[in-house]
Amino acid sequence: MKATPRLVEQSIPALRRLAALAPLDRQSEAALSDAAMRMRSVKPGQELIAYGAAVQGPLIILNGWAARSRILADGRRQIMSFILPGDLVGNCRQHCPLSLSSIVALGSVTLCHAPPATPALEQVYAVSHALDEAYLLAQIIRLGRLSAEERLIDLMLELHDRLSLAGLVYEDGFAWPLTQSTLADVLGLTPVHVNRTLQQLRGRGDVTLRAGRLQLMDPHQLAKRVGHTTVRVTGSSDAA
Amino acid sequence: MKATPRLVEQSIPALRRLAALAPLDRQSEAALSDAAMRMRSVKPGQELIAYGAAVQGPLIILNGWAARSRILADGRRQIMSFILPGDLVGNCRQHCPLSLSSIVALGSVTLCHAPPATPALEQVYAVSHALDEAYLLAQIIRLGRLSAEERLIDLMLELHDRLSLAGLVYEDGFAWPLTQSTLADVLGLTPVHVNRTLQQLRGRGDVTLRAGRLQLMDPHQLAKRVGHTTVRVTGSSDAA
DNA sequence: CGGCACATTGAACCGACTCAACCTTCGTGG
DNA sequence: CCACGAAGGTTGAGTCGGTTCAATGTGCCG
Repeated sequence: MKATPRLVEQSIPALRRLAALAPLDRQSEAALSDAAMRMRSVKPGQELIAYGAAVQGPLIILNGWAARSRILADGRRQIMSFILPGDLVGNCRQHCPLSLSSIVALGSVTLCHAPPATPALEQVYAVSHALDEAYLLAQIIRLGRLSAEERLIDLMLELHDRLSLAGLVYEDGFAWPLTQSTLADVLGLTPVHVNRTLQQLRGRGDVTLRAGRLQLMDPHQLAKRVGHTTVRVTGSSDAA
Repeated sequence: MKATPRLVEQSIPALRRLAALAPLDRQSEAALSDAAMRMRSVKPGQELIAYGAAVQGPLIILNGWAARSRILADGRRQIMSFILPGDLVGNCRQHCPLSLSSIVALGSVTLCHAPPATPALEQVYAVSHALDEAYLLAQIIRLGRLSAEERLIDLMLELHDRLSLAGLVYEDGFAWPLTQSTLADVLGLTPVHVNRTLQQLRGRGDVTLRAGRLQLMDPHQLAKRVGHTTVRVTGSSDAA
């Protein structure tokens, strides 16, 4: 897939993901690791971007998870998508003046400004953006047509796939910093029902969830069960 | 809003919408009406773009409605969004090789290729794309956190707002080519329940639905009831 | 040790679904 | 001009997935 893996890409998950989206020349790579040097930290629960706020420029998440969400007048909350290491936020085609949703850190998050686009980075940003859109579509399917159990499995599989890009999956298991209540807000369910659904999956041996780590027992079989299709990034982007 | 409305924009709803997204110079306008000349027709139910098909280039819908949808293995269908006159399809930042969803004509649809981007058109395409994304987010909220009645009202208001841009709304009423079953597929409900919900709205005098035309009795009051916020396009794009 | 955030459990309830029938409209062909 | 069929709309009764409310448990951190 990549002819000459370099040190930075190996060691920093976020950069590893970006490098996986499109081949990077040395210059772009340098720009990225340079940007990563000037990183900023954000505490759990803090907003990276407020709803309706002006968007500065694209940011790269280096570490930690964030959620893109909107809160209704009566307090109901819906998370549209998760933002993982190596993901970009505020990655609009042109100056997208106002944020359509608030981005909140789910744990400690470190991030940096995305360096100005070189031709290679332009490609990376475009692919990343295309993937974002694919994930939004997948989210719509989940909420519109899947049952609670299917939603949960499908989401787990998506996270598995996405974290793989950054090299954050080991033996089909990965960090799981999600609260059941957070999970409820993505899946359009109540925390109570997420709890029960989760128990079913564990009870049936589909997954193991312990010590902040999720382990999928048989991703391939689960994918078949819920009709999940992995979003491809080969050459460029593609469908879920 | 627009200093010098010209004939084409006045007469063709699709062009009217595009002109409303960003100011058009004479050259871009000419390119658009020229492209509109070479239009193509598509019959009801036919696919404009098949799922997974290669995307040629951006298209402009001149007339009629289409739906961007995905069908699951077991036949369940979810419509992610409607595509209305003046909307673009396949409007990716770069070559987005494969379609993430199939686009199917809901009635007779006429469309044309989007002309190569002039600076002004570049702006139009970008704003249109930003709006598309805003509508996807709105759709996620609907499916994730709104009740059946709220979903229906919110969708009606969105369509009202979007069709307004093209000048297709008259006295808060507009064409309504949607089948209850189609409606069910957008809203993540069953046709039966859409029927009952629709009856509630009519019975309560919130809307009138007759002869393929929907009339909102008090959009402002309805918007307040479901917490609907109109997506703004002032200057550029913005949030719902 | 106390408190807080998160997870778990039970029981009652309800919004939306299922299944199945029937009705209306409309276009088409005999 | 009517008979027919197809597509969409309407209705009722029973069921179920997911919610609600409220209590209890558990682990962690100061």
